[in-house]
Amino acid sequence: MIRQTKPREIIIKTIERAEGPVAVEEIHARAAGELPGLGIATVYRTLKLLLAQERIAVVEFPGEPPHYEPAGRGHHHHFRCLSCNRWMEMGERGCIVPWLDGSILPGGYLVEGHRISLYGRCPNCADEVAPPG
Amino acid sequence: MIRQTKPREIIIKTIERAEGPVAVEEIHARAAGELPGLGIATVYRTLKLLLAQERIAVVEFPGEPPHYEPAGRGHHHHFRCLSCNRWMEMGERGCIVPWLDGSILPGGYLVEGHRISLYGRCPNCADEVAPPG
DNA sequence: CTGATAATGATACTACGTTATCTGTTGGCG
DNA sequence: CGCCAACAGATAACGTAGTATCATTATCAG
Repeated sequence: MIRQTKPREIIIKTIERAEGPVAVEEIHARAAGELPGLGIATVYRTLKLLLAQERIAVVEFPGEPPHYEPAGRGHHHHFRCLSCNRWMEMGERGCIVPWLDGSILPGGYLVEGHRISLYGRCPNCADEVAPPG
Repeated sequence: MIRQTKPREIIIKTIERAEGPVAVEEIHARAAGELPGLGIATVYRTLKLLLAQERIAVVEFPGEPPHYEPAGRGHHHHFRCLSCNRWMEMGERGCIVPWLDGSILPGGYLVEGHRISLYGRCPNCADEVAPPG
């Protein structure tokens, strides 16, 4: 029987509230802010449980440890702010190339899926450099 | 003084001949085909050297170990064949979104760079399923 | 050809992300 | 409430990619 506990509650809330996919260490740090003493093993155990329940999904980025985001958010891409170093989710509307999957590229490459990662400045950090107006 | 040796010669040729970025184990396996007994440490050492000389570049893919490709090939993207499981280079002409960098996305995200990975069937493997004609 | 030494292969070691183990705690049914 | 399996935190152990070490081999200037 699976119990509802405070650590679990806080860990899943942390992932749901996040601006995008978060790594284990980040989840631990943020959740520990609400529950001091939270152990890293509990974070790993809870992630495993939530994955098995398909409440969260893994997202891998080049050269980085696995990140986690809530499951069921449909097709979307990610944006990494080079100032605050956070991954953010770009909504389904944000897909740059909705026509891509299913097309055949010059040379005969049949595209069945794609992953796009954008790098730049998020609205917050861009404002700091060049304020609007 | 840096010497020219058979292992080094074979390792760099392996990378240059490859159809796309290759991982350490793959480099080792292919090079050992030409030079039996080649040690994995030599592959790591040589990669380090070639990187320092900027003759090769690292390419990271989500959830995979680092891959290596010859340096100086300009802006391009990669295609992973889901049949033969190889990463292939899509030439500069193959960039799906040449206008992307520098643009500002809805919401105020300033794009400074992008990484696109395509997944599907390469011409060879697609032919096996659905021959032309 | 020869010697100095860079490079090699084998392998022990390190670093680090993740998992298993242990002991004390706690949620929730009876 | 009281029990007890599920769960928690602490930490040792693990797997693996990459590095350091070392005795041996090979390159190449003289």
